[in-house]
Amino acid sequence: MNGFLGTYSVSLDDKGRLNVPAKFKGLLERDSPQLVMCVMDGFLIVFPQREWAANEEKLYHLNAFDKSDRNRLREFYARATECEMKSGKILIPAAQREAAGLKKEVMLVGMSKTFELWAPDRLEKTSK
Amino acid sequence: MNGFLGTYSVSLDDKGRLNVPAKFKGLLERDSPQLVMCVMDGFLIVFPQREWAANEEKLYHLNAFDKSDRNRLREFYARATECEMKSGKILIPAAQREAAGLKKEVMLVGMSKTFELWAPDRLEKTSK
DNA sequence: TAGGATTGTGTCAGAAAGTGTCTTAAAGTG
DNA sequence: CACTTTAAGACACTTTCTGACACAATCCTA
Repeated sequence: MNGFLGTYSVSLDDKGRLNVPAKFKGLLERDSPQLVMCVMDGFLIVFPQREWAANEEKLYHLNAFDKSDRNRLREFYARATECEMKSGKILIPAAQREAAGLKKEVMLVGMSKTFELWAPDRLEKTSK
Repeated sequence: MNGFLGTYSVSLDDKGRLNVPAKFKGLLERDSPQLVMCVMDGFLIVFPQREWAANEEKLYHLNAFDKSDRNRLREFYARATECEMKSGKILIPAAQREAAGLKKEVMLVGMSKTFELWAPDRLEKTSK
């Protein structure tokens, strides 16, 4: 498969889990069900583990004892959370749901190496 | 696992202990429950023992007879304290709680190799 | 140094959050 | 149109978090 492509609408269950669409499921099963979910402004990015690690490497030059470097690191790490596809589902932690304004219906947007999670109304606005 | 990621809100019990979130607990159990906690400006950094040792090495090159080097070392060591995760909890000594302005609610912020402890109001200010 | 106060530690019960699985409905396929 | 796959919802079960309590260790004072 070519990476995550397309837009899907799925609904969260009562505990805030989403059913991964079959097309994405294949990719995650083959590679790894391990994910990192990261809050961006108004939506969530989901990185497969491997992809996250690649991005993280870009931060290695920053000095954890330097105040402004540390602030940048914090911005990056504080917004992230590990999760995993279990039984074909992904639990979106309450804080993340909150940050992205997710209610019942969630839009899943493929972005090749990663995919995004949007509240339908917010996604609509970006395309205008 | 990817290291400490994400932001968690936990509450201190009446003795000033915090319950380590399950995601962090795994990491500390695998590695070691031994920690070093260090006061930075307005918040606390928690180093797993191994990570502390690695950082300490970086300070070896400083000259023990040089006045300003010595001041930097003192600053670093004087504000550190050893502690440990016991029964899944970490006791934050009164002096440290004081220094970071911690009351009931504490924000735990993952920083990959280490994590930070913040009073909620102070953390909010840094992200602005 | 005995007693009392303070601080630190282990454990447990109840509530909340997270997880596995099944049924039914809907959508896709040849 | 018959069959297969996929998504939604429901439910039971498990894990995690909180607050509370009992007890241990330490420190302080008389």
